[in-house]
Amino acid sequence: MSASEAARQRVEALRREIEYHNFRYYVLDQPVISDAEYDALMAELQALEAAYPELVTPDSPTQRVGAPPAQAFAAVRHEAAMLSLDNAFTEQEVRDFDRRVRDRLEVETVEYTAEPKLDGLAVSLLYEHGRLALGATRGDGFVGEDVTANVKTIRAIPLRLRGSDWPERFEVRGEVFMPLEGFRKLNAWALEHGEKAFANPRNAAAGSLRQLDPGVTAKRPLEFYAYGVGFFPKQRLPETQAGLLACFKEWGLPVARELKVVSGVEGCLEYYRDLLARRPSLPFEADGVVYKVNRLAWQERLGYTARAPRWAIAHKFPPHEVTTVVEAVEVQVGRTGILTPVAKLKPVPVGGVVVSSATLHNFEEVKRKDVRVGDTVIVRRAGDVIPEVVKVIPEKRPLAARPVEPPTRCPVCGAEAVADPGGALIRCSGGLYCPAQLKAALKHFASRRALDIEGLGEKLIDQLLEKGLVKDVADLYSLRPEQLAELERMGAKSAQNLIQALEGSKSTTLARFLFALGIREVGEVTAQILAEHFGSLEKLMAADESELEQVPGIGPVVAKHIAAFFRQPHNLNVIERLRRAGVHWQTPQAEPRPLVGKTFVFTGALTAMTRDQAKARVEALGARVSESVSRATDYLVVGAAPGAKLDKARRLGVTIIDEQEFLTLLHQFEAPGRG
DNA sequence: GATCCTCGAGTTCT
DNA sequence: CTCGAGGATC
Repeated sequence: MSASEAARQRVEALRREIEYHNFRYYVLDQPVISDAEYDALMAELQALEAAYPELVTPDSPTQRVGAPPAQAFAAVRHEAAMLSLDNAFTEQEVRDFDRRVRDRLEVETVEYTAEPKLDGLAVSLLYEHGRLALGATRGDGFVGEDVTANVKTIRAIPLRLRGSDWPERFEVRGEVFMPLEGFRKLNAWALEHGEKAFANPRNAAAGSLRQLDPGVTAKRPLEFYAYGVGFFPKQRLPETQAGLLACFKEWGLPVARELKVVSGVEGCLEYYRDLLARRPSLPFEADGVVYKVNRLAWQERLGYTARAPRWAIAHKFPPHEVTTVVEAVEVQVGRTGILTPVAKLKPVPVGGVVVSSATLHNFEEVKRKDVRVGDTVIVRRAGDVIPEVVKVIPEKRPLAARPVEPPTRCPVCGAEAVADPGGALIRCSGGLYCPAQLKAALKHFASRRALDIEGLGEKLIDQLLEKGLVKDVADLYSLRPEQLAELERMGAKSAQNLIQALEGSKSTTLARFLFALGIREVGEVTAQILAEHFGSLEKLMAADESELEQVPGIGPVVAKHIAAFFRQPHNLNVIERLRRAGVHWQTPQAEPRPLVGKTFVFTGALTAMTRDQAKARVEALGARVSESVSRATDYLVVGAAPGAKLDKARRLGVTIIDEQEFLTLLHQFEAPGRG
């Protein structure tokens, strides 16, 4: 046997092995080797092909990234039109669909396949003699674009099929999509490299597949699943849709893992509810469920309307992104006087809750997005929680829509509104004379992270201010039960509880007290630093600007705000009265602080305690807790379902510990001297 | 002077 | 979560 014959055999064996592992990974979801081992196989194949170029074939796994960039994609006419599906938005619409199917077929119950509808890009793949010959986008359903070079880079798509019982020529229809993990990583990478992030996985998948340079597509975490056929020799079709998909799997084409055969419309709806409940934990973005009549002969009898098959329907999930109308733009006044524009929206359900307002952050942002009253806008819940105006739909702008002008006066107290040095923010200059600022200051003072006065909420603060019972934070401690009894929804018991909570709040820490005062630019972290550095309120109050600037983390701006705060007679008066009312704290005593200088970051959910508790415990040992991972981070503590911080930590080589190791570490340092 | 980290502040709905 | 900007660092 010649050397090149041995090489030829080895090359073929390597290709089969790589294809087998793709099959295990993408089709069976049961990989049997590590990524590193897979990479080693690829490396060996590449080396051999480099040494024996005559052995390279177009369907070798090394040839996934091929052809130089074209100028544009060629048009491809689909042999069978790629129709879209009809949509159902309610259970009733699904029942109607089932009724139409049963009426036409004249049967009692129909079996359906049910599978998630992923938010990606529909493609058609033509296989000839078991080899991928053409990949095309859906386009308008009749003519798409030739994206063969790009789909070849997707490892989930086999370049040659397994086995041999496939038709000589047939067309697979399926969806190219980007799993959420890959999407997040791609966006994190884009942001780090100063590039624009994709708005959602769908856009990312579409943008990646439509790259002129397949080399770019190859780097994108795209996947694929098959859900149907275009051209297919009729005599070779199995009896059912599920049977067809089973064949696909055998041939090495991935199908949806969640695919299920269900009985009747009730089976469909049960499947839908189950998947909807699991939606937040799915590894991909699903926009609904697709039901198809399982029996292919019945599909044929049902046929097509002009637009869509009669034997399938897409049952949509409530959308995360939705359009609505801006009815007004209100201006809110924050604790520090910052004027924040808030869009009042025509109430609309977004991802399960009804949203009626969304922050616009600041007036620069309003200008940038050009949001006007009367505009139709796209709204989504950022991080699936906080509503956000994504953008205006300019085509739907009514002629009467008027631009939003930044206010020149505070809408609450009428004081002059002045631009912050940075320019983006506008502030009310009324200070604590502005009722809105005073109210926010009281709320802040009572908040959990400040003096933690339980039961003193917004409604109560409103009443206290209205009745003139409270004019500043110190007045809170002069409240008497009989005064409280006059208020609405305030019985003897509630009044007693509030007095109790006020009493309890008097025992605090210097850091909390400083934070509660609401000094500009002094948040929780800075308050902690000041408390540690100065040790007592007296020393801090005696410090001048230059002394303050010596403290790490305090610069000229913050120093100025602190010094100015303690020069205000009003503030000195409030502090004096608070202390006389009995607000006090322990002088922090020197405890063993074994973790001084260490920085911790948490990601994911902990089980044994909340993140706040974990934070308090490591801080008690002298460590610092930060929100984001950087080179300065010493430990990343990883809980369940970690976020992007984990990737960053890996990249930076930060020590990563799990919850168990974290607990061990705590015990190790906490145990001695404390029992 | 530019760049990278952090921090502060404000935010929705149940 | 998001934006803006203060502080540290080179």
